[in-house]
Amino acid sequence: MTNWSASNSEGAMVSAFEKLARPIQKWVRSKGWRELRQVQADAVHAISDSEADIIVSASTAGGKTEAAFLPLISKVIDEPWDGGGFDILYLGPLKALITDQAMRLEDICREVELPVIPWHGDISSSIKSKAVKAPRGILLITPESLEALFIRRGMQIPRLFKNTRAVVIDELHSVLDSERGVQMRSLLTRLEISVGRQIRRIGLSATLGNMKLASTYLRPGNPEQVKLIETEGGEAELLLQLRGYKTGEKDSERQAVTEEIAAHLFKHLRGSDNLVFAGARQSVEIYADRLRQRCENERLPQEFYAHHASLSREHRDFVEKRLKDGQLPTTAVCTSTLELGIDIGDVACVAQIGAPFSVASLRQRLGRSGRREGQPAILRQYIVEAQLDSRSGFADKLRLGLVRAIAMIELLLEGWCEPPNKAALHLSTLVHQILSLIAERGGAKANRLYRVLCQEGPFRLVSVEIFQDVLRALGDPETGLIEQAGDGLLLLGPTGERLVEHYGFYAVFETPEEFRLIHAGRELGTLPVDNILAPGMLLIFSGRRWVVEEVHDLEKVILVVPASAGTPPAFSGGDPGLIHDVVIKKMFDLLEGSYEPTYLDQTSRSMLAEARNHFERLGMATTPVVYEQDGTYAVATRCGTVKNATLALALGAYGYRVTRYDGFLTVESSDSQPPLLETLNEFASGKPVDLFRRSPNLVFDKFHRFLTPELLRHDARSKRLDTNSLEETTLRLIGNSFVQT
DNA sequence: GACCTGCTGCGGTTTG
Repeated sequence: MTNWSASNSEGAMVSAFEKLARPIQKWVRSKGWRELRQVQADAVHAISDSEADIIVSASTAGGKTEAAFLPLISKVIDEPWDGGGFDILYLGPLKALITDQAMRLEDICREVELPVIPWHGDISSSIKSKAVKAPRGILLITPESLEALFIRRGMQIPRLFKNTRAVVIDELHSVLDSERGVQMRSLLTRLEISVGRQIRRIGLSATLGNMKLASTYLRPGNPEQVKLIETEGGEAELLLQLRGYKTGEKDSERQAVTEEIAAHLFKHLRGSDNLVFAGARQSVEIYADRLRQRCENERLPQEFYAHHASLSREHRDFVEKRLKDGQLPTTAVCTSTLELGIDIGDVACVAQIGAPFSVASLRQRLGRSGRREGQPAILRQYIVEAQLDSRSGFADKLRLGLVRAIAMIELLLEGWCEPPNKAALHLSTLVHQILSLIAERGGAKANRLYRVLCQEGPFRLVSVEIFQDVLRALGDPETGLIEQAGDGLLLLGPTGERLVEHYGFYAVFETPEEFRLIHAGRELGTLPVDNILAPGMLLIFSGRRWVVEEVHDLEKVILVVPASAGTPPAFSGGDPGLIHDVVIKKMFDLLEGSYEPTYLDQTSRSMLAEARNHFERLGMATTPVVYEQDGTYAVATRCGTVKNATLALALGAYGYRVTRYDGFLTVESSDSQPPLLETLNEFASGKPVDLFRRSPNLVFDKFHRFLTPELLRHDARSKRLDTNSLEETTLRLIGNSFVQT
């Protein structure tokens, strides 16, 4: 038999294995495991010996699920409680993940007769009503379905969860700072208030950038008490290459470069499983088309497939299955759809086309490769930059795409990644939770709403004044979301009723209306309605070429048949990404330094040299504001997106025309504006600026349309802008000497 | 200057 030694570094006398319930020990043995992994053993001790909140942080396929559930299920078996209710609650961000995890848990629970209940939109209502009638076992649910439980069966929440011992939050890193994460934390607070006690929280996550902040997200009131369990080291060897390409402005020149990159991918990826992250859905379609064409031309079996959110579930399942099976070589050209979530097995290589938006996501993507013992992780980064001529723009000359890609890789190698931003108000989601909380109880007093959501829940930055303004906006007869009864009880108004009753209410994020694309009765996927399509038009979609046959406007359906040519459609633009200050700082280190990464190819190395030359010629290392030509200045702000946008908006309020780049602005001024340096000097002296003077668009999130302009400005200031940074940024730009003039 | 994620109850029909 195996040697099950005590694996706790503190020298626990009892081994982790011995702390597991008998049937669970039997299950572990039946798996043929030689020993528990370090995270698993640590988690067994932590969960068995205390009631502490815990974060288990380990790479994909590191055994986190077992680390949390083996001891939790053991507790349910060894210390049974009477009275019914779900024993363990699991929250997962994806339906596919819930299905996957339910299968793994069912395997563990088979011998112990503990029900495992997956619960999301695709689960039949009969299974759900059965589970509600006799609740026990492990409930695996999405945040949206839990939201629906609160709204539809609010009164039953205490009965369902009175005996729940723990809530396991999977993929914690993916919900840290998002609207969806705030919703989840609000629901967990409401759950605890509903059952009248704290429920232990266990977060599972890939490596997090900042464990302290993650603890604050897991248990806001008491982050110091959160136990952290991390894997040390064990990182696979990393093989890296960055290839640079130059293109002219003509379509033919761009296509030639696309062809070159496709040829390189084809040569190196064919015959194995790989992921190509192409950045945007349109670009996914283009590269999938080029790669498939190569297979056809060489009469080889097809192994390149497109994968993004607009493609049909059926097609996506097919691609995922092919990757997971490992039988036939498969390369998925994808967006972030394949960045996290379900296990698709190990891939040989990860390719990234264009600079990524965050180090965190680059790290997550790379984690898909090199997971097998002794296998290196491989990253192939492709960057396309412009051919320079006399008319070349600022960003082209500084090669900002290339420099950002290098900065991201360097930070990845240093082990850094973006921490979550914790300062936002999240007013859109606050509106959602106010309506949901009123619906849960059929009515609520204002002070209770404030206590539950803002004092005990996640909206702690919302002051009483702002909260009252939000209630007033919702109660405005024009809006009609809520109304006040004689005794001060807040109820849903007619509009509020309708909104909450519709199933589209449960999610806190918005999705645009789309056409369904159909060929021979089968749905290929969906396209945003802003594409203008008419019969006869050619299209590339799902990596293949089509011609439009019929457009049914009312049903939002487009019928297509195969064609021999096509162009990729436009997909709606999303939110611009927020590049972190640290990434920009790294970009400037690269521009000012002479370090040459060994992973650059010849073209990218010469382009980095061009960027450094131009930066030096501009003199921006010492003079952050330089005159370019025709009334245009270049400004090296050295700031990430938020601070850069703040300065851009401030200058815009004074009438300057401003263009934003990573770490830079260009500013056009005419005679009607004061000299730029004078304006910067005013900002630096702390003179208040009305950032919203030119009424920029502030409606970004699902429930923003119910808020007043003033509340929208508060929300924007808390997340997209940093008003306090203006003085500091501009002081750095003009230098101390200038202040005295 | 981008991507991703989610969804109830009820009425109708079919089947055992």
